Amino acid sequence: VTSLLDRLRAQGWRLTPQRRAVATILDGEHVHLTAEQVLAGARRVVPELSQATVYNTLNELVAMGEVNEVRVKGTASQYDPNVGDRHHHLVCHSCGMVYDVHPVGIDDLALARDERHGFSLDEVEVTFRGICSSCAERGAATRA
Amino acid sequence: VTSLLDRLRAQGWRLTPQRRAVATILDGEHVHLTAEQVLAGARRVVPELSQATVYNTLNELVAMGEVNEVRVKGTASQYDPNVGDRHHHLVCHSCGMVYDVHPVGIDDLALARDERHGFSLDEVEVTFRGICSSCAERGAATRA
DNA sequence: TTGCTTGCAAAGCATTTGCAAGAGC
DNA sequence: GCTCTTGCAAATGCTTTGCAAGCAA
Repeated sequence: VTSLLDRLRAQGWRLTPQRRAVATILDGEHVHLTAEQVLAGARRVVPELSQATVYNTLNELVAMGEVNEVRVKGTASQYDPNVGDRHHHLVCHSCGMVYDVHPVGIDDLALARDERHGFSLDEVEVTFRGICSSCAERGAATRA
Repeated sequence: VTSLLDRLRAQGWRLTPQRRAVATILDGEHVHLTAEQVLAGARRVVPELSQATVYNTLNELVAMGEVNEVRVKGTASQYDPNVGDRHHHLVCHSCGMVYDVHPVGIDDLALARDERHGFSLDEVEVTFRGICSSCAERGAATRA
């Protein structure tokens, strides 16, 4: 159960106050934050932090496989540091809220040889969609 | 095996030359087109067609459930008219190419009650990711 | 007729980029 | 010291929107 910062250090990631602030914000459990939220949070520690740096940093973390980027139609990307615990997502298509889930039967999910189109596969991602209870209560027929 | 146009007519969808052109372009099999490609194609029939109309029309078709919107990071949305045949996607994360696939074991995929977070579910979407053979050949380590 | 559709151009938004100044190691 | 990182602001690219004119039913 090493912290995100430890793992980054171990990879020889160049550490700066800005990067530390971003990594610290993300290193919670089951958090999904937008770049904007990360910026706001990290600025509490490093006020001069720029959004460009936040985007750069987030993209690096994603490329390193330390953070997942969750894209939901009509909203900004959400960043999800809960890697390691292989999980999938449940998305409300009214408000865009995302939960982490662990579907049953996922280990038996596969692609027949003749459907692989010559790909070398490396990831399967499952997304459940529906309406969350809050949106359902306020009679959400809203699509956007 | 009704055509897309027939289904739209059946729903009392107001038909215009622009909409007909868009629907016709999409009504192939296993096609995935970007808004730009739809615009280009439909303009061969209706040259004065505007991109705003294409977006409006595509969004309507998506809302009606006649077309799927496939969002791939770093690229424009792709529109997929192959609804009816419940399928899922295989995406090359180097070039963004999307194939339709029918995973094995998908019918047994489920979310335990305690992971539903009070949602009323209505969709499961599976996305396989990997590198396609063309990208692999030209030594694609490229992420973008 | 009558309200839905269209085209145009401008706006919107999230994200990226160029470049010079500023740190980490 | 050398290179990577940052901030700023402008640019980018996709998508949406406001509004007046046009058209389907």
